[in-house]
Amino acid sequence: MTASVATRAFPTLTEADHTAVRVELTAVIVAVTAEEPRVLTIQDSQALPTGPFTSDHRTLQIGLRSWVERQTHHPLGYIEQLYTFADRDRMHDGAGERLVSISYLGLTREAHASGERDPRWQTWYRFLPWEDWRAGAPALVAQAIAPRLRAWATGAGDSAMRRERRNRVAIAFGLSGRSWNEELTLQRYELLFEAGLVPEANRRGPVDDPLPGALMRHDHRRILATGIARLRAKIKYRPVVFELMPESFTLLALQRTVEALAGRRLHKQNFRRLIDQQGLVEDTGEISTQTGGRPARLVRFRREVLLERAVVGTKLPLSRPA
Amino acid sequence: MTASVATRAFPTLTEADHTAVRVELTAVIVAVTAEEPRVLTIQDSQALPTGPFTSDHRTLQIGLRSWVERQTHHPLGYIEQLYTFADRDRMHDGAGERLVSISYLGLTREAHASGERDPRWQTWYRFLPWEDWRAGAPALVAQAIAPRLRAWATGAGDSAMRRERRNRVAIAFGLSGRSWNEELTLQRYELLFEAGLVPEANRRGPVDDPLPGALMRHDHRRILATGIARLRAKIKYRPVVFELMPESFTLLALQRTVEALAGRRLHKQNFRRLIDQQGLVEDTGEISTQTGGRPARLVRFRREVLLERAVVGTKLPLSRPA
DNA sequence: CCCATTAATGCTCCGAATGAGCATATAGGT
DNA sequence: ACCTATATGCTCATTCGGAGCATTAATGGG
Repeated sequence: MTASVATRAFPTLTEADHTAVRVELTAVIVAVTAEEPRVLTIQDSQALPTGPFTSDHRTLQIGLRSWVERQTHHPLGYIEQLYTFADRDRMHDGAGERLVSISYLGLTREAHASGERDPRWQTWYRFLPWEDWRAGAPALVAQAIAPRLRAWATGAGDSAMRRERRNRVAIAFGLSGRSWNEELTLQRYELLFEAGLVPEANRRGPVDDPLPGALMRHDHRRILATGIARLRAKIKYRPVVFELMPESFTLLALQRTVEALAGRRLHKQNFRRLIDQQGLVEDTGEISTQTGGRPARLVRFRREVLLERAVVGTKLPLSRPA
Repeated sequence: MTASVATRAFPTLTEADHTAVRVELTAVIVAVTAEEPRVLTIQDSQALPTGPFTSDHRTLQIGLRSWVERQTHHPLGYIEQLYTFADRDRMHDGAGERLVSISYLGLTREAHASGERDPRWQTWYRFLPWEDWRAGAPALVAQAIAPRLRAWATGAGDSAMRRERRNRVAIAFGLSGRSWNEELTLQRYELLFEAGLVPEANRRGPVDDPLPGALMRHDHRRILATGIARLRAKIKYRPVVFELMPESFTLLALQRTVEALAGRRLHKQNFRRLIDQQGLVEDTGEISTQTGGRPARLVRFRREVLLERAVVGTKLPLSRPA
């Protein structure tokens, strides 16, 4: 062994040779309205809200929270750091300065958005249409994505890589008898990127016949995919859905909200059983007749559970592929 | 509503008002040797390997990987971004410049470390001794931590806060009849920090009678706790343990490695059942007589499973509190 | 050689969690 | 009085995970 890890890999802590880089914050702010998962966008729906890293607050999280709450007058119930991107691909100019982007996921309830930068709430499936399986498998997957990804896999150099690609495609999109896994949103996006099926993949000139799905600038679709994946995983073991609900709601409304996020249907009775067992909600005593059929109880979230437990298992009773 | 989220919260994307900040990388590099989980440290075991962000590689991850591999000649099987810290508390000087630290978790096998910055492998329980429950509940928890945290909880202002603190303490440390949850490493550290039981909590002067546990500079103990928590969660659903194992090994050796990381004992038969069911290993045909009793089969990791599945459930058959 | 010790392995039991689906209850509309 | 749509209660079968008994196969001493 000629050199140690620490000697060269991590030169010197105190040396002042840190390259100056620009740091920005990018937020994936989510609400669910009318059974649709929505995300706050700016610039003609082509970008996620982004700002320079110049918070005067003690922590990033506190700063982001107070920002949003001051502006929307809605408490941002939940904030979580997503990922920090610092790839060279993210550079806008050809200069040596690099851009670091720290992304956050925030949950809130939709409020009217207006202002100079054209803020708008958009259904997130507008950007990633293949992610919505609530009405069954989208035709888009079978008709456009699957054949083109198979072609991409078959076009690989050696047979080992062909096999690997076919495997990744099958897993990510639930092909070859596998079932759809809604949590693989990021893997799916990255696969489409790698296969050159999304325009972002090619910096020079347009991609031929790109897939449906509205574009965003820079790597904001990737950041959105990261946020969706994280949220879809999180709702299964932490009671974060309630941050998206009004004070009181029916169990069906709660289920529809989860379904909107997960992009798939749930088994109603089992969903209720789970919510009951966990003691996540309590009766308000009121009843809603807005549902069309038998009136539903209105319930509210029992905030106490946040104290009572460590990791609450709000596991989803997902239906088997219909 | 007077202003939108986007208008003020995220001023202008193209404005050149990004504050210049320093960005550094901090690595939690883990190996398991002689049934002990070890972490690579520098500076007399008082810091994690840290370097400026000046990679000439395309991505942070690729850069970190090639760094470590070039130096150790061991493949870093697994690398994952942990968290980005940018709190004002992290500033070293009083100036306006802020420090952003992007932390990574890396898994490898231990190699000899030597060099100027005094690299050493250290048992991670040296820094967080209350995290090792392999020999049952550490006396430290019952004798020092529990009473002092209870006192801290009781000393809170109003009764609501007292109740909340008591709850957090009970959950994090498995008190009041609750069971120990090894994944809450970060919450435990943060609780001790908040209660002022670790010296890092107080920047002015020493804390009275700090808990046992070696210190690290800056917030490196927090970063280590973040890494441990992430790893303890990850081994349950992804086959990452194998990155820490030699080519061939016995099932008991594998179990001891998992136990070292999780800080608790597992049920042997159920552990084997799980590994079998998942098809994670295959026989090498060889046998080890080094174990003292009946000779054990030597097995190797079936790398194919990484391709075969999306999220492999390497769930741990954890024993109930003995 | 017999026996105690130490592991490796094979199996069984049980209870909790989960996926599915039947049956009944209660509204509004025709 | 039906029909439709939703709410809600319950049962059933399967799977999974926690525990523990029993057996097998090596080593080291008497």
